[in-house]
Amino acid sequence: MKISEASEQSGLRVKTIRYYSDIGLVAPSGRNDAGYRQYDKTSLQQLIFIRRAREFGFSIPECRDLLGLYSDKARSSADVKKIASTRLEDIRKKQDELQCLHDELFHLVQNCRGDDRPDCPIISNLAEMK
Amino acid sequence: MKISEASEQSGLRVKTIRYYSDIGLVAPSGRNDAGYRQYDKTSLQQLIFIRRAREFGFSIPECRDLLGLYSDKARSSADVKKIASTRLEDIRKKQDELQCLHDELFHLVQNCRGDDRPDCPIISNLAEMK
DNA sequence: CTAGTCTCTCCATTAACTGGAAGGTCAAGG
DNA sequence: CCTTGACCTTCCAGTTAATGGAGAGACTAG
Repeated sequence: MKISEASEQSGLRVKTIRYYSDIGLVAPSGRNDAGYRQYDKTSLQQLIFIRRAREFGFSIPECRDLLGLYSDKARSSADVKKIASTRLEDIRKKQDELQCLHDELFHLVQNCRGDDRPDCPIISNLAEMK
Repeated sequence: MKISEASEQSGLRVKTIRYYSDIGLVAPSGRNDAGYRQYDKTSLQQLIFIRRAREFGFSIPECRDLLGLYSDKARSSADVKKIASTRLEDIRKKQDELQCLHDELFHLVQNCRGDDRPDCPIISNLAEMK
């Protein structure tokens, strides 16, 4: 199939697929006479795999690793679990940070009258040294 | 004060302060004879303000807006509240996404034996079309 | 006077694409 | 046969918010 169909099937944009091809992440299965990229079942699977992994927040280098593991029939599940667990930790940390942020900002918004007067705890707070 | 002291006082790196100066976000109060950037109390306050706002996840354009509101003695607290509320909504959305991600990935990690065998639900799941 | 630490500007690089220009290819319609 | 439009190609530039480094000027201590 051509790139536009691979795009539809994978849920990735044409530009993105070309980009992945450029950086050597997912190579097309071949090229036709006109030089058009061709994608077969395997390369399409890889594209889908990458899209999903990216949605999970795995970086491109991590995706590269995972794709290697994905293709490697001899790898242990422990190898994969290790990468995924690290990513899970990242998510938990990010969640905590976001929660702090949310609480603090929510507090500020709550305490701001939001009227015509200039007094505003949000501004005052941001200006504080912390 | 010179840029390195402004850096210490504000918690921003020297490079970052120069960058803010370049993009016209926070201009130094002046330059000395040697062309060194000088920061006074007001410009330092602005740097601190920006650092805090950035930590809250406000983008540079948003920081620019907020800084305008910060300096504008005539602005209403409603203007500020509006920007902050939008940001709060962004945070909530991000939290939800992160929660979904966490649950899904946690489930996968839980179900992976993490042993020497190649069978791995994480890999299988990533390879699935969704 | 010199060594070391600032500081300056300018340029390149980062992540992961995205947009656009200029040009080649292909199928359908007139 | 020709044209129109939808694809496809490569290459170059831009995005965000800095960061790193080169090369050169300024300042301070010994």
